[in-house]
Amino acid sequence: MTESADEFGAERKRGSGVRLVYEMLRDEILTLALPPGRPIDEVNLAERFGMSRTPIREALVRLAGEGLVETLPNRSAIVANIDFMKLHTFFDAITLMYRVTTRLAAEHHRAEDLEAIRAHQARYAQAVADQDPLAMIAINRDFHATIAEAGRNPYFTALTLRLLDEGRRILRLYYQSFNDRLPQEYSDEHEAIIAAIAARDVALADRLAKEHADQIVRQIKHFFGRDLRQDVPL
Amino acid sequence: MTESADEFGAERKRGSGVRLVYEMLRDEILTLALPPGRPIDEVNLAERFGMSRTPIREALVRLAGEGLVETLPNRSAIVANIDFMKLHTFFDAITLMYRVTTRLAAEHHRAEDLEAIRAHQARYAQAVADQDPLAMIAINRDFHATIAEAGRNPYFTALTLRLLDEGRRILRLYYQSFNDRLPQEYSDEHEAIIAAIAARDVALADRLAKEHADQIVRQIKHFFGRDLRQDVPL
DNA sequence: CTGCGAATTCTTGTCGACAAATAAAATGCA
DNA sequence: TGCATTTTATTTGTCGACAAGAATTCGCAG
Repeated sequence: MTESADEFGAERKRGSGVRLVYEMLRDEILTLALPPGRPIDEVNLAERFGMSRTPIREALVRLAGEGLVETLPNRSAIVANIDFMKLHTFFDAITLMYRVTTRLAAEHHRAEDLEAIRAHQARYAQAVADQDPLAMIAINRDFHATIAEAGRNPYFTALTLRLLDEGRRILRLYYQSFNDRLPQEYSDEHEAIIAAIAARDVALADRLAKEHADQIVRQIKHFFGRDLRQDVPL
Repeated sequence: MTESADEFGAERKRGSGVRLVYEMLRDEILTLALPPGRPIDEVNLAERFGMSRTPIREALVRLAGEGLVETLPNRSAIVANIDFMKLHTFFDAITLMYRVTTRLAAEHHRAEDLEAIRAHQARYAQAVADQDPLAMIAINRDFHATIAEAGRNPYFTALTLRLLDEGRRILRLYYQSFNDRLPQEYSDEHEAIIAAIAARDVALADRLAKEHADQIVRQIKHFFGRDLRQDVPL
């Protein structure tokens, strides 16, 4: 093991430790750097981040609240598993939230929201051109997250963000297998959605969002439908 | 102040402390025993529950994750405020979730789900007969929570539960003013919803759920619309 | 060699204490 | 008396340590 006890600066500001651990763990979970089911050792993390177990523990509690880690009493916490049996509930939920948030964005967006959305789409198109699946996954999440926030309903936004994060893990599995397919289609659909929002065409935004979601769900279903028969994932 | 340092049994099982504090604080927040904006002192709670600050802190972090308390860095945590300016987003969200979860319940419920739902409704009718608003609020929450669980989509269930909890606080304000009005109507609507679920009539379940939500929203809007002009709530 | 039980190791849950940051009080000055 | 500044006090964030519970290892008998 490498001697990396002091991976981060010696002195941090008071209160910044938890956020650091939280964000880093969260990112490692969502990128599958920490695979589902992997045990999370507190003292291990404490040494790695050069701090006590207390802030690590707080970060884990927050992650558990978002469903990204599962805690068993008196036993090690583990990275939340992806329940493939309940994947259809995820598809239902994200389809509905895509529709609702895009509708609301068409209704309530302001000029600066559109700017932010277009900026994400530009980065997305670039990632497609670069054939960079990891960047596409992350930017796709930001794209829809910004649309959700433009809808200005914190309850819908919160659920959408949670679903988008969960989706990052699922998409990641998808692209690990089909890492050559590059969905130019998605980029075009994004452009159409932006146009509908800008035109404040609620009905069109709804329809495009549903088609966009259906498109993604169809591809993932096709992928898993083929693979699940061969070997059962963890 | 009463000498109640040992409010609970001397020895508790390892790991049960956080749940105790979490559930008790949560209940006090939702019943407005702890009013919105009230500061939450950690050492105070530690003395009251006869334990260290560590488990209290963990409970507070969990409650903050659910949006029931707000934490400011290096400052006391406070009971989450009710943002009356954004009440319409709450109405939109709960209306949609009522519809979605009731639809799904009509599709996916099992025999035991209906039993549980009917049991809640019986208790609700009893609370109406007893003119017990507090019981009505709590049972109404359980009624819709059970329907949501019968829909078997954990994402929708989670958001619905969060909205129902937030709704408890809002309804509580409502009944504190109109504590004589007893909504027999709601009880009838509940019966109709149960019938639609039992008949697996998805379209009817959707329509009834929407009407039920609209009914509640209309009454609360009427209540707040009148009062907000007179005195601005905290 | 194998299955069962006891001892050990390892990890978590909780505690008390200390330091940083903020709030409150006291002091000085105009 | 009013305001700015210093001092005190209160409250949170973090730490190291200890004990309870679970996992593992070890020993022993069959």
